[in-house]
Amino acid sequence: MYAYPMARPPEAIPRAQFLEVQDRFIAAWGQMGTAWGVSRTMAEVYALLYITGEPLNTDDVMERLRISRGNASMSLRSLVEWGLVTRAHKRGDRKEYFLAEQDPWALSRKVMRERLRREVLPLLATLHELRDSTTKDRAPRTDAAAPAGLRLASSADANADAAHAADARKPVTSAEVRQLNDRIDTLLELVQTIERLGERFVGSEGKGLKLAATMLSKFI
Amino acid sequence: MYAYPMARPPEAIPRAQFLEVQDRFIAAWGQMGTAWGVSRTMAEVYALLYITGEPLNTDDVMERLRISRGNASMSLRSLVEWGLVTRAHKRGDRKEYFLAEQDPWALSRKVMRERLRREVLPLLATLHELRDSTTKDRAPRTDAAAPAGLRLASSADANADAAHAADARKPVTSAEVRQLNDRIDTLLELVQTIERLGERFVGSEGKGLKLAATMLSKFI
DNA sequence: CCTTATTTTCACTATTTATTGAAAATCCAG
DNA sequence: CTGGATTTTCAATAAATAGTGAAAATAAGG
Repeated sequence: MYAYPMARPPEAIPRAQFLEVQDRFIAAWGQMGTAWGVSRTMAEVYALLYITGEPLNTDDVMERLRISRGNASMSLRSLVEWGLVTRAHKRGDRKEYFLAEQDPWALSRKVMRERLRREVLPLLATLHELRDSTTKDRAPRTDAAAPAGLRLASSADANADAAHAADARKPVTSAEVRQLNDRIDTLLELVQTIERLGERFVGSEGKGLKLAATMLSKFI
Repeated sequence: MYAYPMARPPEAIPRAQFLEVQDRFIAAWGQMGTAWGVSRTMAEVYALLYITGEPLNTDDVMERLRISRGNASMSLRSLVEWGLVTRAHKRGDRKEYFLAEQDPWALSRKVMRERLRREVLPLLATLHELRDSTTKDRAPRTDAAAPAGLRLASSADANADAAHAADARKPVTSAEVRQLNDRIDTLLELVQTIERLGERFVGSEGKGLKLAATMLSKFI
């Protein structure tokens, strides 16, 4: 398979040490769970299934991770929903077994897909809605592309007191409305770009991220 | 600045409506806070400063967001630490004012930088350590590149009972150790790629993400 | 069917994380 | 210095989140 280029080849080690390495791996991966938007336990269950490489059943997971049946059941279900783990069966055994996605790029794509769906799309919807809400007829929903350049904060230091006192009650001017919309547009465009990038990555069946990394290393 | 292509131009609106749009924007951005690894409140404070565009002081933030002084102080400090907000002063005013980074690409880069530092680098360190821990002399820290292809779970269905019962106590074989290391290497490579990509983006002073999106749209 | 193995659900509890508010520290003008 | 304005800290508390375990539901074998 893969031979370590300069280190001594691996040798038989005590089982306790083997399990301890697995445990530390599981803990490390679990810590990163929040980074991909799942609970620590869910990440740990994934890590266990991944590092084991074999299908495990609920009891295996409970026992190894010292978590309750309910927790194990919930975590496994979520992982299946995310597409990070698949169900498997063994004949002559009524239990359900679970197997982790082993390809890291497939893993990335699945995580990306869920996060886009759960976090980015709702945000985009809200921003679009807000963007339109100060313009009474339907505004162009189709990629209103504002120039995304950095807009300096127009040193408002001087007129501060004046502004603060004066415009407390009277209606906001159309200039202020425009500025609000511009700011929303600016972030909208950012989120849209992220979304498009993500979709593309999710849609690519190959090693999209890896390719991206390679390419970027040449151009940026 | 930016004229809406087909919608009616913005007009003066009641202040209440204006503030409500701001509030909804703040709420939406706050919800997404966890996605960039900060607390909801921290994200809301940023959103307020961003959408306002003017420097605000702690009392302004407290009042508008209805949060305590302590919370406002902490959130602002964190935002300054992340580089997402800068301190400002007005002459004749002893209070400190805060101004949000307005360029969305600079924003992205700063968020990326912090997340790399806080989440990815520690994980990389741990994975490296684990990777080496079953090989007694120092193993090649330099980009041990395992073939990242998906490794099928070698249908372990058959020998399940045997394995489970048999190897309970005896030492693990070197083949098992190698497999463990391979799995760790595989994820290590994934995380390394992400890290390199992130670093590149952070380092690019220009609109790195935007460029990336454009390029990827051509190649993937 | 009925029995038993297995999984799921969910009210409750534990744990973690966020927020408050008041005291302490700091800062600055006079 | 001193006194008031401002900011920071942090122990206490609140809120949110995660985890448990036993009961209910489901599935499979006889």
